[in-house]
Amino acid sequence: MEMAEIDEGRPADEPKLSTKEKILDAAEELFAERGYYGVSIRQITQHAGVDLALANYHFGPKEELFRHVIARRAEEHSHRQMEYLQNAIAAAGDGPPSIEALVRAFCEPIFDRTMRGGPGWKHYIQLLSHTANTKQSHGFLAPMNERYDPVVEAFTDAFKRALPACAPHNVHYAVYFLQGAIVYLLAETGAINRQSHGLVDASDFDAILERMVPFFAAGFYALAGRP
Amino acid sequence: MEMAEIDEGRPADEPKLSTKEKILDAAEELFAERGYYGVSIRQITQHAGVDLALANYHFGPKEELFRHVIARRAEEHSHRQMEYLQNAIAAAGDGPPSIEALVRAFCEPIFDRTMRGGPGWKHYIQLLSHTANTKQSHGFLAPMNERYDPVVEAFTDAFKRALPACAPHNVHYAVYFLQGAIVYLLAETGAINRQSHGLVDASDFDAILERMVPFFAAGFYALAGRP
DNA sequence: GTCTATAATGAGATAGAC
DNA sequence: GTCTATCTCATTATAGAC
Repeated sequence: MEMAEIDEGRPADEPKLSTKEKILDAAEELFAERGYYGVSIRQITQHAGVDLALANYHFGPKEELFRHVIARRAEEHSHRQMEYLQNAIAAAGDGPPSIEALVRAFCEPIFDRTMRGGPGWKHYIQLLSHTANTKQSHGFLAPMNERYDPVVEAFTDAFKRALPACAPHNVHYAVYFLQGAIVYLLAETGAINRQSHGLVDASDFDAILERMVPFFAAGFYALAGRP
Repeated sequence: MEMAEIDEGRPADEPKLSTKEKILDAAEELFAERGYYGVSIRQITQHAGVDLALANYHFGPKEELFRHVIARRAEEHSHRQMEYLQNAIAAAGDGPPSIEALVRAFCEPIFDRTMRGGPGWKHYIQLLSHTANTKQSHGFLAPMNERYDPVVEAFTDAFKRALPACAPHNVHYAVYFLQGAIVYLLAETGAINRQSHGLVDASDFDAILERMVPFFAAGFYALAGRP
């Protein structure tokens, strides 16, 4: 909840992190890498360099710690996604938005944070990918996934306006495919590096984006001409 | 390893499963749903209706049980994927294969098994999706993911022959996007059901496939015209 | 091959001193 | 806010009776 707290005017380049931040950073990294059940509180506090008991003291039980990890960045992230969407819409003036611009606006804030947001954001995005690909059989994951539904729905609405001739359900299919590709790309498993023998680098999201925009835009156009 | 074993001529419709099969079935289902670390041996044996000690007796430690779950179906599945690929190539005669046929051949054996292969196959495919989206920070996942590299590479080669004007690395990007969508679709998280307010059903892979073929074929064509 | 019983370890959580 | 020590419980794994 309260993140910066007192923070008595120390400069931003000072590496002194509060205990809460150290725990959140470590939890974020390890949850992203091995999943919720693959990490213990002991591993988190050890990786953070703090005492075991402090995790429970500051954040309560493990599920609550997980929720705090998500809550720390969720609002800022979804807010920026909406900004990119508004910019893509505004760039088209009074006309319908450009499909290419919408595809780019959907991917770019995520890719940008992964590549240039620092390690914390990179881990957070990977954690998003991990949970987005997980069935919510355990309830505490549900609010996290549902948090991004409004963003997806706003993009879907914009796609519908950009393709008025396209049947609405086909727009949903197309957005579904786009979401899927993004979720998989963000996992950065490295499979594509092996399969392409180095021709494609899973961590070079700039190069990936330049292929995604024409690729998925063409897909949208192809579905627009179908009943 | 030895799956059918003695199997003294009892009919195929008999529901009597061996203890090993009961354990493998339960492990397959629970691993697919909650991941490797999210499931205990106790839950698996309880779900299978057998004694706790039998899991270790038949399969050794937990990681070995996981490997057996994968090994049971991996060869048959990758073999069928290759068959679909060969059929798509053969259908084109002496000419280059059709992009649409290749996209279909890439998706169809997976979707078919998920929808019509019975619950065991459905769980296995979901487990594949889960591990395909997981970084191999724990070594025992690596052989599982690498097992499907030859299949992906064979499809990629066919796509390259179908699009001789396309730069090879762009074919790899396109296959990467296609893989990603498939992995996400197979997870069946239900997010698309919420987001589309019921217009799209995540479990209806027949309807999904009919949109995927034109969508991704158009993407391939779009990338073919780029340097 | 199966089951009971138990060992050995690691887990999440907390009380209480500082 | 921090750390030591501990409680309680669940986990994997196995020994030994049947």
